[in-house]
Amino acid sequence: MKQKTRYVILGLLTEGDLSGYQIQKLIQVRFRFFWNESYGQIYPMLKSMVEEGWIAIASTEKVRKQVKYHLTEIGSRALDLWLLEAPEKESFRLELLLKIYFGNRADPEVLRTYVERFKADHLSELHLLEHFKKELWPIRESDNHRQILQVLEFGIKTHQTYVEWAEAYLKGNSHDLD
Amino acid sequence: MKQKTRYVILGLLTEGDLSGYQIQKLIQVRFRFFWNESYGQIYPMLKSMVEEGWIAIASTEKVRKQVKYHLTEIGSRALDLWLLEAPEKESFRLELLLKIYFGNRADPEVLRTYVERFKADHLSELHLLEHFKKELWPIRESDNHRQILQVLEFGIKTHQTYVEWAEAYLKGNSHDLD
DNA sequence: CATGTCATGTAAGTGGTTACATGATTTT
DNA sequence: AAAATCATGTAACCACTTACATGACATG
Repeated sequence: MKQKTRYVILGLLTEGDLSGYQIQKLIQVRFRFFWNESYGQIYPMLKSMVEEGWIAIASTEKVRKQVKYHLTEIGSRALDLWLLEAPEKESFRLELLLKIYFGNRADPEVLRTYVERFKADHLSELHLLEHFKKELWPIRESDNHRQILQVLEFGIKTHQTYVEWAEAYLKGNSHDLD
Repeated sequence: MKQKTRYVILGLLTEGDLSGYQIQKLIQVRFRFFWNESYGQIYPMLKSMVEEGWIAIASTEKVRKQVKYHLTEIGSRALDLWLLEAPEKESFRLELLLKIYFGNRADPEVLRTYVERFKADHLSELHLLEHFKKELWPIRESDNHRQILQVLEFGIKTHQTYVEWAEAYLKGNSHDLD
């Protein structure tokens, strides 16, 4: 709630000027396991943020008619204020768990395929994050290196947990144990 | 997306007739760590589900003017069909991680309090789930006992992971190590 | 007799996705 | 020449929360 999209944009712009397209792509790679935004959210938001003076158009390149934005003083202060507000309690929805909960009505084989899919997805996510972690070492002089590492660590640990849970599920519900 | 609220309601009604109020309360306790619904969502949904014949009014008690609903054949089949559809990829948003990521702008002490809060919240959730698990043993003859246990196990494991991550964060960012 | 919980519902607003529309540039 | 990607944006819709309104019953 409360337009957090604004603050993601502000946060990313602290590192340099970016276009709407670049912002979306950055969120997709860096925050992939705990955040997402769509173009239909970003472009109108950029527009209203300009109107409110939080950001300003930095340049409009003729080549690809790309519009880059940069952070203003007002935006910078807004970001700092937001960082001082306690984060809201997360609420997420896991359809898989719902299906398992009501799964006594369903074919156990079908449920197994869902869990297998879940495992595969999170395993590949895990590999990706581990790859990011390795890539991060050379740039450990960057000022937010520690924070990025901690966020990555969160993702790695949770994905590991998901994979382990899925493996335990598949083991406990296998045919062999009938 | 795609009106999953419907299916949560259907799933709960398989165990017996329930009122909107009871449905909301049940979701709040049973699915607390992976699902939530508000009254503003449930009551209008119940209404439209009656119109479509998925559920029907079972009884209207005079005492507390409570309206109970029960599952129809159509609703039952709709639930079974939904269970055959692969669950959508979950997308959740963790404001805390965003704040840590951009946290080099903020006071480290403030971030610590967020993580401490996060740890405390998930520790108490963990205790609650462990309590539920203990309570579950006596009713292990129920037909969906295995599934409930697996869902609970998911919650326990993820909360443990959250708590461990928070502890590692707090250790790694403590004053003593300066 | 006040507070809390039970109980139902609506209205307004926010947040977010999806589909569509357009067109340039780059790669195969 | 076609396909992929870069790039921006809008409109329609869907999902969801919050605040409000109402009132019965139960407990201290």
